[in-house]
Order: sequence, then C-alpha cells, then structure tokens
Amino acid sequence: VTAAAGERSLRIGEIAERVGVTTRTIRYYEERGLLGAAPDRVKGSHRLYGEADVVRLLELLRLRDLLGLTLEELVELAEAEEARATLRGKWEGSSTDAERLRIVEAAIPLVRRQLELVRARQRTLSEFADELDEKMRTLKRRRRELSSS
Amino acid sequence: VTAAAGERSLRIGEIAERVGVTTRTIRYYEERGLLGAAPDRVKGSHRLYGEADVVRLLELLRLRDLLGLTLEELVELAEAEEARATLRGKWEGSSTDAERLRIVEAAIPLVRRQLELVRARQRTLSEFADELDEKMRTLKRRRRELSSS
DNA sequence: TTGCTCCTCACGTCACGTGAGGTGGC
DNA sequence: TTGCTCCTCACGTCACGTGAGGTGGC
Repeated sequence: VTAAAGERSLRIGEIAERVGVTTRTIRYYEERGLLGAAPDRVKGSHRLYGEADVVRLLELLRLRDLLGLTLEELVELAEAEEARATLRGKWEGSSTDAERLRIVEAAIPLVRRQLELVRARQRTLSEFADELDEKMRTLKRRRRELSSS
Repeated sequence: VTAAAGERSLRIGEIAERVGVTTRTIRYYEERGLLGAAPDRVKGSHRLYGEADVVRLLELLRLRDLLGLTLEELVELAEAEEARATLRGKWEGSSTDAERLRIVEAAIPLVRRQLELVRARQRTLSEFADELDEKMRTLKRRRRELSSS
C-alpha cells in the first residue's frame, strides 16, 4: 500500500536543506516539542520525515522569521496546527463528518489569530516605510537646496 | 549656554524605559559599539544620554524587531546613521555648506538601503497574508459544506 | 568494503536576563 | 542620613553553531 500521507522517506539532512535550516535546528525543535518526532524511533536510529513535516516546518519558520515569535510562542500557535496535521492524516481516513467539522472549527480561530499577528506587523511596517519615505524626501530636498546655493 | 543638542540629562534607567528595553540592553549595545557612550565618562560613574540617543535607539530597535537584523548588521547600517547623528550636532554648528552637502549625500544611500529591506519584508508579509486568507476561505467553505450535509 | 550521512554528547556563541555586592547623587 | 538608582562582575538562558567520536545504510 502506497500511503501518500505517511510516506516519511526524507532524512534529516534532506528536510533541513529543503526548508533552509541546519540539522541542529530540526533536532532542537524536536527537543522542544515543536516537531512530533516519530514516536516509534529507537534511540540512535535515523529520523525520517514526510511531506507533511516539510509543510509544518515551513509554516513554523515563517512565523519565526516574519513575526519574531519565540519557540514557546510557536508551540502555542502550533498546538492546533498539530490538529490540522493529524487532520491531514485522518482526513482521507476513517473519520466521520462530525469529527471533520470539529477539526475545521478548531482550525479557524488559529488561522484567524495568525492573520491578526500578520496584519499588525504589516501596519507597523507601513508606518516605518512612511517615515523612511519622509526622511528620504527631506534629505533630497536638502540636497537640492545645498547644491543650488 | 543651553546647548539643546548636547543636553545628555537622561540616566540609563530613564532612557531604557522610554525606548522599552532594560538597562542591560543599553549597556550591551554600548559594549558592541552601537551606542557611542560619552567618551569622557570615567569607569564607575553614571552614564548620561540625550534626546539624540533616544532617537537613535528607537531606530535601531525598530530595525532589530521589524527586520530581524543581528547587532552586527545593525552596526553596518548604523555606521552612517552615526554620521547623521554627528550631523545633528554639527548641523547648526560651524560646518560649511559643502560639508553639509557631503553629509546629506552620505545619508541618502543608507536610508535607501533601509527602505529596500522594509519593502522586501512587506512583500513576503503580503504573500504570507494572502496564503493565510486563502487558507481561511478554504476552511470556511469546508465548514459550510460539512454543516449543511 | 568504502564513503557518506546519520547519531549522541557537549561545549561555544549571540543577545541579552538576573542576581551579588558595592558606590554615587537628589 | 536614608532610599533609590546606578555601577561592575559574572553566571544563567534561549536558540541554535560547531566539533568529537562513533554507528548505520545505499
């Protein structure tokens, strides 16, 4: 059976390169509980990842880089992402419609929260851009005045 | 003579509170050369700051928080801010027009560089926001489908 | 069998946080 | 004189970086 959802054929070096971090980062995130390391792995054996892990990691890294969240804050925001990840596994599985509805309804406030954070960051960035624009105009005006005198 | 530019009447705790960091951060930035601590201060005596330092610190912190720059990167970007700070001191002083022009022309590419970084960050944030919007729409559509079946 | 990547300690680093013990200014 | 804030070490922490020494899979 080729279970597309549970592939887990990527080694740590491969997933690290694909998402643009080092293997140390991946292991550290696992330590901190951000990556649900396959619980059947025996200590010392190789870690294996799937496409779902790639998606999840990219999401986490974007929240980290664009919003400057700490790993602890990522854990909170990710806890229901967790649900959405299991969702991906369970979705095409044997869950009932009621269960699906519950999962979707749990995911909505999380995405909403992320959107709020992004919007807030966009606003402060816009202010910053405006101030820099203004500063630039002032400098150019001053340059004009000085070079024509 | 009440030299408004060289006031330096703020103590480290006051400036720290005004810009929203701890005194440790201020001292650390001084260690790393980001804050030109008054060079006439004798070891052990109190540090004193002026309004120009407040402005400078706020700029640095915004670059740090909004763009995620390291202190080393801040040093680079700030080196000519340095010039703009001395500018503030020298401007109304005894500098010639030619010197003023030189300072203004040095400041322009720096502000331009900052604007580029901000614009780039704005673009990636927009992409992120779009994806989150799309995700939200998908979730809501799915919820609608599930609750009406 | 030979590389290559992986593994687990474990110490180093960056950007501060957090006391410990002591001195200075309104 | 009494608080309060300041000072300088100096060790702790978060999020990793960077080897050291050893084992596993194509």
